[in-house]
Amino acid sequence: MPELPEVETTMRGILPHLKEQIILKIDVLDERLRWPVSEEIQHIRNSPVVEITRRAKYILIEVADQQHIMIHLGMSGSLRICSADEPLRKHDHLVFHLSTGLQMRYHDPRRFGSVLWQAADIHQHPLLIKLGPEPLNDEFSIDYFIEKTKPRKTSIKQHIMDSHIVVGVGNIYACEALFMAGVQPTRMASKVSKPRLIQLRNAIRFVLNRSIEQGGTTLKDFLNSDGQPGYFKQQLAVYDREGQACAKCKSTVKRIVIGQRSTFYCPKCQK
DNA sequence: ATCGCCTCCTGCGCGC
DNA sequence: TGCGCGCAGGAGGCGA
Repeated sequence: MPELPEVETTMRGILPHLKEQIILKIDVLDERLRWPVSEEIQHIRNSPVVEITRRAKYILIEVADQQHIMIHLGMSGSLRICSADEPLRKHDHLVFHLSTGLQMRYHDPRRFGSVLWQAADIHQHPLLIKLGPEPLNDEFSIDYFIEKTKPRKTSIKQHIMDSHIVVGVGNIYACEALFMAGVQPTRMASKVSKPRLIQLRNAIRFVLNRSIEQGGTTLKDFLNSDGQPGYFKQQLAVYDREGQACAKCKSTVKRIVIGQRSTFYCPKCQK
């Protein structure tokens, strides 16, 4: 389940294989992703890759003439660099043929992800234009976070997972950041005290940074672009630890549902 | 404007 | 051992 650190890790993994190389051709083996893969994607055939960046959980591949490919990994997507003679796997939906002779394969069993083509002005794309700041940028400042949180009546957990407020905080990292900041996930956003909000904003950055440093989590089947797992899972303090002892106070980690999502927290440490 | 619910899809783990 | 069921989850979209 790619969250922001997995997407960042994937982006860094494919970067050296793609940058300044030419995408010779693209095989679309199954166009049925979240949005159907458009024929327009063939516009980038024989184009050199200029740059690869990330916005929220979208990987943005810029090719010649400011064209872009936007890739979202959804729930179960991954990108893998491999040699051309490696057999295709079930759920390999797109194959990008590179001028190095290697291939980049988009694999996504649940097909919640997307591969989109955009001519220019990538940041004007409807999927990107309304997004809040990147959590690791200065724009996600303490003052910004406090201002945005003040009027919100939703739970603090749903608030920090709202991409209009800040992007890239998925279910796992929301749980972990709330635990680290000592904030109960069900608490109404507007009622979280200023010092707690400051701690929470810093905790979001801390857990994301730490996970990126370690190459993403390895829940379920995440593998980075070299096929190696990440090493974050052993550091999860509350996520998927229902019934286990809290690492801080030894009381029992609870599981509840907020907005259809499993939510794990320590009732004693998080108020 | 804001909030909360529904939806897409497949693999996995559970109970029997 | 096999079957069937329910759950998991990112995030857009929509109705209230």
